[in-house]
Amino acid sequence: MKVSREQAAENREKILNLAATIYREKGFDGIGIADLMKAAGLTHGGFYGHFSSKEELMAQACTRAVDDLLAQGYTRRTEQKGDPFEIFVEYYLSRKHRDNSGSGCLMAALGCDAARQSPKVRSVFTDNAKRMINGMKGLLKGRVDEARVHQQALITLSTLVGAQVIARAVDDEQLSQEVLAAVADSVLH
Amino acid sequence: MKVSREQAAENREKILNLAATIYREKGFDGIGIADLMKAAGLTHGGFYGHFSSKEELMAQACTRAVDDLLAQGYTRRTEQKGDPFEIFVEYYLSRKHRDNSGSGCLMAALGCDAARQSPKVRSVFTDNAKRMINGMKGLLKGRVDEARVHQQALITLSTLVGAQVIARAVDDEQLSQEVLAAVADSVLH
DNA sequence: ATTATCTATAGATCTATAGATAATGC
DNA sequence: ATTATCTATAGATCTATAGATAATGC
Repeated sequence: MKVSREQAAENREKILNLAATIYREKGFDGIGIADLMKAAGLTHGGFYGHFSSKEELMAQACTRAVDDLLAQGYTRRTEQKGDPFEIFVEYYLSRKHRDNSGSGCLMAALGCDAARQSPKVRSVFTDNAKRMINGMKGLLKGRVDEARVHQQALITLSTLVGAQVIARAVDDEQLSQEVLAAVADSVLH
Repeated sequence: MKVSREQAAENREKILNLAATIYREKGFDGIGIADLMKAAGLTHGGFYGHFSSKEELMAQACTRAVDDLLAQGYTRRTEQKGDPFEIFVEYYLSRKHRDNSGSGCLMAALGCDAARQSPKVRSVFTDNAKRMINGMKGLLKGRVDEARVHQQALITLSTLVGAQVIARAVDDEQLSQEVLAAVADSVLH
Protein backbone atom coordinates (compact mmCIF):
# COMPACT_ATOMS: atom_id res chain seq x y z
CA MET A 1 0.00 0.00 0.00
CA LYS A 2 2.69 2.45 0.92
CA VAL A 3 4.67 4.01 -1.96
CA SER A 4 8.12 5.61 -2.12
CA ARG A 5 8.71 9.18 -0.98
CA GLU A 6 9.28 10.14 -4.61
CA GLN A 7 6.03 8.51 -5.70
CA ALA A 8 4.20 10.25 -2.86
CA ALA A 9 5.53 13.60 -4.05
CA GLU A 10 4.34 12.77 -7.57
CA ASN A 11 0.92 11.84 -6.19
CA ARG A 12 0.73 15.19 -4.44
CA GLU A 13 1.59 16.99 -7.69
CA LYS A 14 -1.04 15.02 -9.52
CA ILE A 15 -3.70 15.98 -6.98
CA LEU A 16 -2.67 19.64 -7.17
CA ASN A 17 -2.60 19.77 -10.97
CA LEU A 18 -5.93 17.99 -11.21
CA ALA A 19 -7.47 20.38 -8.69
CA ALA A 20 -6.12 23.42 -10.58
CA THR A 21 -7.78 22.10 -13.73
CA ILE A 22 -11.06 20.77 -12.33
CA TYR A 23 -11.70 23.77 -10.09
CA ARG A 24 -11.31 26.05 -13.11
CA GLU A 25 -13.68 23.83 -15.08
CA LYS A 26 -16.34 23.11 -12.49
CA GLY A 27 -15.83 25.62 -9.67
CA PHE A 28 -14.52 25.03 -6.16
CA ASP A 29 -17.81 23.37 -5.22
CA GLY A 30 -17.95 21.39 -8.45
CA ILE A 31 -16.00 18.40 -7.18
CA GLY A 32 -15.57 16.74 -3.81
CA ILE A 33 -12.42 15.30 -2.30
CA ALA A 34 -13.53 11.72 -2.93
CA ASP A 35 -14.11 12.22 -6.66
CA LEU A 36 -10.96 14.30 -7.05
CA MET A 37 -8.88 11.55 -5.45
CA LYS A 38 -10.60 8.91 -7.56
CA ALA A 39 -9.67 10.94 -10.67
CA ALA A 40 -6.06 10.93 -9.42
CA GLY A 41 -6.23 7.14 -8.98
CA LEU A 42 -6.12 7.34 -5.19
CA THR A 43 -8.60 6.90 -2.37
CA HIS A 44 -10.51 9.51 -0.43
CA GLY A 45 -8.74 9.07 2.90
CA GLY A 46 -5.30 9.47 1.37
CA PHE A 47 -5.98 13.12 0.61
CA TYR A 48 -5.38 14.32 4.16
CA GLY A 49 -1.81 13.07 4.14
CA HIS A 50 -1.07 15.63 1.42
CA PHE A 51 -3.28 18.59 2.34
CA SER A 52 -4.71 19.65 5.69
CA SER A 53 -8.11 20.57 4.26
CA LYS A 54 -9.99 21.25 1.06
CA GLU A 55 -9.52 24.97 1.68
CA GLU A 56 -5.74 24.48 1.70
CA LEU A 57 -5.97 22.68 -1.64
CA MET A 58 -8.15 25.42 -3.11
CA ALA A 59 -5.57 28.05 -2.17
CA GLN A 60 -2.64 26.07 -3.57
CA ALA A 61 -4.61 25.22 -6.71
CA CYS A 62 -5.01 28.95 -7.46
CA THR A 63 -1.26 29.42 -7.46
CA ARG A 64 -0.77 26.29 -9.55
CA ALA A 65 -3.30 27.56 -12.09
CA VAL A 66 -1.36 30.81 -12.57
CA ASP A 67 1.99 28.95 -12.68
CA ASP A 68 0.41 26.99 -15.48
CA LEU A 69 -0.87 30.05 -17.35
CA LEU A 70 2.43 31.91 -17.13
CA ALA A 71 4.36 28.84 -18.29
CA GLN A 72 2.05 28.56 -21.30
CA GLY A 73 2.86 32.20 -22.06
CA TYR A 74 6.58 31.43 -22.22
CA THR A 75 5.95 28.42 -24.44
CA ARG A 76 3.80 30.37 -26.88
CA ARG A 77 6.35 33.19 -27.09
CA THR A 78 9.12 30.81 -28.05
CA GLU A 79 6.99 28.83 -30.50
CA GLN A 80 5.17 31.73 -32.22
CA LYS A 81 6.63 34.74 -33.94
CA GLY A 82 5.14 38.15 -33.37
CA ASP A 83 4.42 40.62 -30.63
CA PRO A 84 4.00 38.90 -27.23
CA PHE A 85 1.05 41.14 -26.33
CA GLU A 86 -0.77 40.24 -29.53
CA ILE A 87 0.02 36.54 -29.13
CA PHE A 88 -1.41 36.62 -25.61
CA VAL A 89 -4.56 38.54 -26.54
CA GLU A 90 -5.25 36.27 -29.50
CA TYR A 91 -4.99 33.22 -27.27
CA TYR A 92 -7.04 34.81 -24.48
CA LEU A 93 -9.92 35.69 -26.79
CA SER A 94 -9.82 32.42 -28.74
CA ARG A 95 -12.56 29.80 -28.75
CA LYS A 96 -9.88 27.38 -27.58
CA HIS A 97 -9.47 29.36 -24.37
CA ARG A 98 -13.23 29.79 -24.00
CA ASP A 99 -13.85 26.05 -24.33
CA ASN A 100 -10.95 24.95 -22.12
CA SER A 101 -11.34 26.88 -18.90
CA GLY A 102 -9.41 24.13 -17.11
CA SER A 103 -6.14 25.28 -18.65
CA GLY A 104 -7.02 28.96 -18.88
CA CYS A 105 -7.20 32.18 -16.91
CA LEU A 106 -7.87 31.81 -13.17
CA MET A 107 -9.74 35.12 -12.95
CA ALA A 108 -12.12 34.33 -15.82
CA ALA A 109 -12.81 30.86 -14.45
CA LEU A 110 -13.08 31.56 -10.72
CA GLY A 111 -13.11 35.33 -10.24
CA CYS A 112 -16.79 35.46 -9.26
CA ASP A 113 -16.28 32.59 -6.85
CA ALA A 114 -13.15 34.08 -5.29
CA ALA A 115 -15.12 36.95 -3.77
CA ARG A 116 -17.13 34.43 -1.71
CA GLN A 117 -14.24 32.35 -0.38
CA SER A 118 -12.54 32.38 3.01
CA PRO A 119 -9.93 35.07 3.82
CA LYS A 120 -7.15 32.50 3.32
CA VAL A 121 -8.27 31.63 -0.22
CA ARG A 122 -8.97 35.27 -1.13
CA SER A 123 -5.52 36.27 0.04
CA VAL A 124 -3.78 33.69 -2.14
CA PHE A 125 -6.15 34.52 -4.99
CA THR A 126 -5.17 38.19 -4.70
CA ASP A 127 -1.46 37.35 -4.83
CA ASN A 128 -2.11 35.47 -8.04
CA ALA A 129 -4.22 38.29 -9.49
CA LYS A 130 -1.15 40.49 -8.95
CA ARG A 131 1.04 38.00 -10.80
CA MET A 132 -1.36 38.22 -13.72
CA ILE A 133 -1.36 42.02 -13.62
CA ASN A 134 2.45 42.02 -13.58
CA GLY A 135 2.45 39.67 -16.55
CA MET A 136 0.19 42.08 -18.42
CA LYS A 137 2.41 45.04 -17.50
CA GLY A 138 5.35 43.20 -19.03
CA LEU A 139 3.41 42.69 -22.25
CA LEU A 140 2.43 46.38 -22.40
CA LYS A 141 5.92 47.81 -21.91
CA GLY A 142 6.89 49.79 -24.99
CA ARG A 143 3.32 49.78 -26.26
CA VAL A 144 2.11 52.55 -23.93
CA ASP A 145 3.67 55.38 -21.92
CA GLU A 146 5.73 54.07 -19.02
CA ALA A 147 3.57 56.14 -16.64
CA ARG A 148 0.37 54.55 -17.90
CA VAL A 149 1.48 50.90 -17.95
CA HIS A 150 -0.09 50.01 -14.60
CA GLN A 151 -3.40 51.71 -15.36
CA GLN A 152 -3.53 50.27 -18.86
CA ALA A 153 -2.77 46.76 -17.55
CA LEU A 154 -5.77 46.98 -15.22
CA ILE A 155 -8.02 48.23 -18.05
CA THR A 156 -6.90 45.62 -20.59
CA LEU A 157 -7.14 42.77 -18.10
CA SER A 158 -10.64 43.87 -17.05
CA THR A 159 -11.75 43.90 -20.67
CA LEU A 160 -10.29 40.47 -21.42
CA VAL A 161 -11.65 38.87 -18.26
CA GLY A 162 -15.11 40.33 -18.79
CA ALA A 163 -15.18 39.19 -22.42
CA GLN A 164 -14.33 35.62 -21.50
CA VAL A 165 -16.81 35.54 -18.61
CA ILE A 166 -19.60 36.69 -20.92
CA ALA A 167 -18.51 34.49 -23.84
CA ARG A 168 -18.62 31.43 -21.56
CA ALA A 169 -21.82 32.37 -19.75
CA VAL A 170 -24.03 32.59 -22.83
CA ASP A 171 -25.19 29.52 -24.73
CA ASP A 172 -25.66 31.49 -27.96
CA GLU A 173 -22.62 30.61 -30.08
CA GLN A 174 -22.99 33.62 -32.38
CA LEU A 175 -23.24 36.12 -29.54
CA SER A 176 -20.34 34.43 -27.75
CA GLN A 177 -18.10 34.83 -30.80
CA GLU A 178 -19.27 38.40 -31.37
CA VAL A 179 -18.12 39.31 -27.85
CA LEU A 180 -14.68 37.76 -28.38
CA ALA A 181 -14.29 39.36 -31.82
CA ALA A 182 -15.46 42.82 -30.73
CA VAL A 183 -13.08 42.87 -27.79
CA ALA A 184 -10.17 41.55 -29.88
CA ASP A 185 -10.78 44.38 -32.34
CA SER A 186 -10.88 46.93 -29.54
CA VAL A 187 -7.82 45.69 -27.64
CA LEU A 188 -5.57 45.05 -30.64
CA HIS A 189 -6.31 48.19 -32.67
CA MET B 1 -51.45 27.03 8.47
CA LYS B 2 -52.92 27.75 5.09
CA VAL B 3 -52.83 31.40 3.96
CA SER B 4 -54.88 33.33 1.39
CA ARG B 5 -54.16 33.08 -2.31
CA GLU B 6 -52.94 36.67 -2.23
CA GLN B 7 -50.62 35.94 0.69
CA ALA B 8 -49.30 32.85 -1.09
CA ALA B 9 -48.47 34.98 -4.14
CA GLU B 10 -46.63 37.42 -1.87
CA ASN B 11 -44.73 34.53 -0.30
CA ARG B 12 -43.67 33.37 -3.74
CA GLU B 13 -42.45 36.87 -4.60
CA LYS B 14 -40.53 37.03 -1.35
CA ILE B 15 -38.79 33.73 -2.06
CA LEU B 16 -37.92 34.85 -5.59
CA ASN B 17 -36.59 38.26 -4.53
CA LEU B 18 -34.57 36.72 -1.71
CA ALA B 19 -33.12 34.13 -4.08
CA ALA B 20 -32.20 36.81 -6.65
CA THR B 21 -30.33 38.67 -3.91
CA ILE B 22 -28.73 35.79 -2.03
CA TYR B 23 -27.63 33.91 -5.16
CA ARG B 24 -25.85 37.08 -6.36
CA GLU B 25 -24.23 37.44 -2.94
CA LYS B 26 -23.28 33.85 -2.19
CA GLY B 27 -23.56 31.96 -5.47
CA PHE B 28 -26.11 29.35 -6.52
CA ASP B 29 -24.48 26.81 -4.19
CA GLY B 30 -24.12 29.34 -1.39
CA ILE B 31 -27.52 28.69 0.16
CA GLY B 32 -29.81 25.68 0.42
CA ILE B 33 -33.58 25.57 0.10
CA ALA B 34 -34.06 25.13 3.86
CA ASP B 35 -32.06 28.24 4.80
CA LEU B 36 -33.56 30.28 1.98
CA MET B 37 -37.08 29.41 3.17
CA LYS B 38 -36.13 30.16 6.75
CA ALA B 39 -34.88 33.59 5.63
CA ALA B 40 -38.28 34.11 3.98
CA GLY B 41 -40.00 33.13 7.24
CA LEU B 42 -41.32 29.86 5.81
CA THR B 43 -40.48 26.18 6.19
CA HIS B 44 -38.41 23.99 3.95
CA GLY B 45 -41.22 21.78 2.68
CA GLY B 46 -43.34 24.73 1.60
CA PHE B 47 -40.86 25.59 -1.15
CA TYR B 48 -42.05 22.89 -3.54
CA GLY B 49 -45.54 24.35 -3.68
CA HIS B 50 -44.03 27.43 -5.34
CA PHE B 51 -41.20 26.03 -7.46
CA SER B 52 -40.72 22.59 -8.94
CA SER B 53 -37.01 22.43 -8.11
CA LYS B 54 -34.04 24.50 -7.05
CA GLU B 55 -32.98 24.68 -10.68
CA GLU B 56 -36.32 26.30 -11.58
CA LEU B 57 -35.78 28.90 -8.85
CA MET B 58 -32.23 29.58 -10.05
CA ALA B 59 -33.50 30.27 -13.57
CA GLN B 60 -36.31 32.55 -12.42
CA ALA B 61 -33.99 34.33 -9.99
CA CYS B 62 -31.70 35.32 -12.90
CA THR B 63 -34.59 37.09 -14.62
CA ARG B 64 -35.68 38.72 -11.38
CA ALA B 65 -32.12 39.98 -10.81
CA VAL B 66 -32.09 41.72 -14.20
CA ASP B 67 -35.64 43.08 -13.69
CA ASP B 68 -34.26 44.57 -10.52
CA LEU B 69 -31.17 46.07 -12.19
CA LEU B 70 -33.13 47.60 -15.08
CA ALA B 71 -35.70 49.07 -12.66
CA GLN B 72 -32.86 50.65 -10.66
CA GLY B 73 -31.62 52.19 -13.92
CA TYR B 74 -34.98 53.92 -14.49
CA THR B 75 -35.03 55.17 -10.92
CA ARG B 76 -31.53 56.61 -11.12
CA ARG B 77 -32.29 58.33 -14.42
CA THR B 78 -35.31 60.11 -12.98
CA GLU B 79 -33.58 61.06 -9.73
CA GLN B 80 -30.18 62.12 -11.10
CA LYS B 81 -29.39 64.72 -13.71
CA GLY B 82 -26.82 64.01 -16.38
CA ASP B 83 -26.09 61.60 -19.19
CA PRO B 84 -27.72 58.17 -18.59
CA PHE B 85 -24.60 56.36 -19.82
CA GLU B 86 -22.39 58.24 -17.37
CA ILE B 87 -24.85 57.75 -14.51
CA PHE B 88 -24.86 54.00 -15.19
CA VAL B 89 -21.09 53.66 -15.49
CA GLU B 90 -20.52 55.65 -12.33
CA TYR B 91 -22.87 53.38 -10.42
CA TYR B 92 -21.47 50.23 -11.99
CA LEU B 93 -17.89 51.09 -11.02
CA SER B 94 -18.76 52.40 -7.56
CA ARG B 95 -17.68 50.81 -4.30
CA LYS B 96 -21.37 50.67 -3.45
CA HIS B 97 -21.96 48.28 -6.36
CA ARG B 98 -18.81 46.33 -5.54
CA ASP B 99 -19.85 45.84 -1.92
CA ASN B 100 -23.51 45.03 -2.67
CA SER B 101 -23.45 42.29 -5.25
CA GLY B 102 -26.89 41.19 -4.06
CA SER B 103 -28.53 44.19 -5.73
CA GLY B 104 -26.06 44.49 -8.60
CA CYS B 105 -25.15 43.12 -12.01
CA LEU B 106 -26.07 39.47 -12.62
CA MET B 107 -23.13 38.88 -14.95
CA ALA B 108 -20.52 40.23 -12.52
CA ALA B 109 -22.00 38.23 -9.65
CA LEU B 110 -22.77 34.92 -11.33
CA GLY B 111 -21.22 34.98 -14.82
CA CYS B 112 -18.47 32.49 -13.96
CA ASP B 113 -21.02 30.18 -12.34
CA ALA B 114 -23.47 30.43 -15.26
CA ALA B 115 -21.09 28.58 -17.57
CA ARG B 116 -21.29 25.52 -15.29
CA GLN B 117 -25.06 25.36 -14.90
CA SER B 118 -27.66 23.14 -16.57
CA PRO B 119 -28.86 23.98 -20.11
CA LYS B 120 -32.12 25.32 -18.67
CA VAL B 121 -30.36 27.82 -16.39
CA ARG B 122 -27.83 28.80 -19.07
CA SER B 123 -30.62 29.46 -21.54
CA VAL B 124 -32.45 31.83 -19.18
CA PHE B 125 -29.14 33.39 -18.19
CA THR B 126 -28.39 34.07 -21.86
CA ASP B 127 -31.78 35.75 -22.37
CA ASN B 128 -30.96 38.02 -19.48
CA ALA B 129 -27.46 38.74 -20.77
CA LYS B 130 -29.16 39.95 -23.96
CA ARG B 131 -31.46 42.21 -21.94
CA MET B 132 -28.35 43.76 -20.37
CA ILE B 133 -26.68 44.18 -23.77
CA ASN B 134 -29.82 45.87 -25.11
CA GLY B 135 -29.84 48.16 -22.11
CA MET B 136 -26.24 49.12 -22.84
CA LYS B 137 -27.06 49.71 -26.52
CA GLY B 138 -29.76 52.13 -25.44
CA LEU B 139 -27.27 54.03 -23.30
CA LEU B 140 -24.75 54.23 -26.15
CA LYS B 141 -27.15 55.56 -28.80
CA GLY B 142 -25.99 58.98 -29.89
CA ARG B 143 -22.60 58.51 -28.23
CA VAL B 144 -21.16 56.27 -30.98
CA ASP B 145 -21.87 55.60 -34.67
CA GLU B 146 -25.17 53.79 -35.15
CA ALA B 147 -23.31 51.01 -36.98
CA ARG B 148 -20.96 50.44 -34.05
CA VAL B 149 -23.50 50.49 -31.21
CA HIS B 150 -23.76 46.72 -30.93
CA GLN B 151 -20.02 46.12 -31.04
CA GLN B 152 -19.33 48.96 -28.62
CA ALA B 153 -21.99 47.67 -26.21
CA LEU B 154 -20.24 44.29 -26.07
CA ILE B 155 -16.86 45.94 -25.49
CA THR B 156 -18.05 48.32 -22.79
CA LEU B 157 -20.03 45.62 -20.99
CA SER B 158 -17.02 43.29 -21.07
CA THR B 159 -14.81 45.99 -19.56
CA LEU B 160 -17.30 46.84 -16.82
CA VAL B 161 -18.00 43.20 -15.93
CA GLY B 162 -14.32 42.33 -15.83
CA ALA B 163 -13.50 45.33 -13.66
CA GLN B 164 -16.15 44.43 -11.10
CA VAL B 165 -15.15 40.73 -11.08
CA ILE B 166 -11.53 41.68 -10.38
CA ALA B 167 -12.40 44.45 -7.89
CA ARG B 168 -14.48 41.97 -5.89
CA ALA B 169 -12.06 39.07 -6.16
CA VAL B 170 -9.07 40.82 -4.61
CA ASP B 171 -8.84 41.56 -0.89
CA ASP B 172 -6.42 44.47 -1.45
CA GLU B 173 -8.58 47.57 -1.08
CA GLN B 174 -6.12 49.84 -2.88
CA LEU B 175 -5.79 47.57 -5.90
CA SER B 176 -9.55 47.07 -5.98
CA GLN B 177 -10.14 50.82 -6.15
CA GLU B 178 -7.37 51.26 -8.73
CA VAL B 179 -9.15 48.82 -11.04
CA LEU B 180 -12.49 50.62 -10.69
CA ALA B 181 -10.88 54.06 -11.18
CA ALA B 182 -8.73 53.03 -14.15
CA VAL B 183 -11.71 51.53 -15.96
CA ALA B 184 -13.96 54.50 -15.14
CA ASP B 185 -11.31 56.77 -16.64
CA SER B 186 -11.08 54.61 -19.74
CA VAL B 187 -14.80 54.14 -20.35
CA LEU B 188 -15.90 57.72 -19.61
CA HIS B 189 -13.17 59.65 -21.46
C1' DA C 1 -63.52 20.62 -0.73
C1' DT C 2 -59.45 22.66 -1.82
C1' DT C 3 -54.87 23.93 -0.98
C1' DA C 4 -50.81 26.52 1.25
C1' DT C 5 -47.95 25.30 4.61
C1' DC C 6 -45.85 22.35 8.09
C1' DT C 7 -43.42 18.22 10.15
C1' DA C 8 -40.70 14.40 9.40
C1' DT C 9 -37.82 11.69 6.78
C1' DA C 10 -35.53 9.28 2.77
C1' DG C 11 -31.55 9.04 0.26
C1' DA C 12 -27.63 11.18 -1.60
C1' DT C 13 -24.13 13.96 -1.02
C1' DC C 14 -19.97 16.29 1.53
C1' DT C 15 -15.54 17.02 4.68
C1' DA C 16 -12.81 14.99 7.93
C1' DT C 17 -11.00 11.37 11.01
C1' DA C 18 -9.71 6.82 13.18
C1' DG C 19 -7.51 2.76 12.79
C1' DA C 20 -5.65 -0.99 9.79
C1' DT C 21 -2.38 -2.33 6.28
C1' DA C 22 1.82 -3.05 4.00
C1' DA C 23 5.82 -1.22 1.63
C1' DT C 24 9.77 1.91 2.24
C1' DG C 25 14.00 3.35 4.22
C1' DC C 26 16.89 3.47 8.19
C1' DA D 1 10.23 1.80 12.75
C1' DT D 2 8.20 4.90 9.90
C1' DT D 3 4.70 6.41 6.91
C1' DA D 4 1.77 6.64 2.49
C1' DT D 5 -2.31 4.79 1.52
C1' DC D 6 -6.57 2.26 2.30
C1' DT D 7 -11.17 0.99 4.45
C1' DA D 8 -14.87 2.35 7.10
C1' DT D 9 -17.52 5.60 9.30
C1' DA D 10 -19.07 9.82 11.89
C1' DG D 11 -21.56 13.83 11.52
C1' DA D 12 -23.16 17.52 8.84
C1' DT D 13 -25.03 18.98 5.00
C1' DC D 14 -28.25 18.91 0.68
C1' DT D 15 -32.67 18.23 -2.51
C1' DA D 16 -36.96 16.32 -2.70
C1' DT D 17 -41.17 13.93 -1.13
C1' DA D 18 -45.03 11.96 1.75
C1' DG D 19 -48.56 12.74 4.67
C1' DA D 20 -50.72 15.72 8.27
C1' DT D 21 -52.78 20.09 9.42
C1' DA D 22 -55.75 23.92 9.29
C1' DA D 23 -57.36 28.04 7.02
C1' DT D 24 -59.39 29.70 2.68
C1' DG D 25 -62.91 30.05 -0.72
C1' DC D 26 -66.65 27.89 -3.09
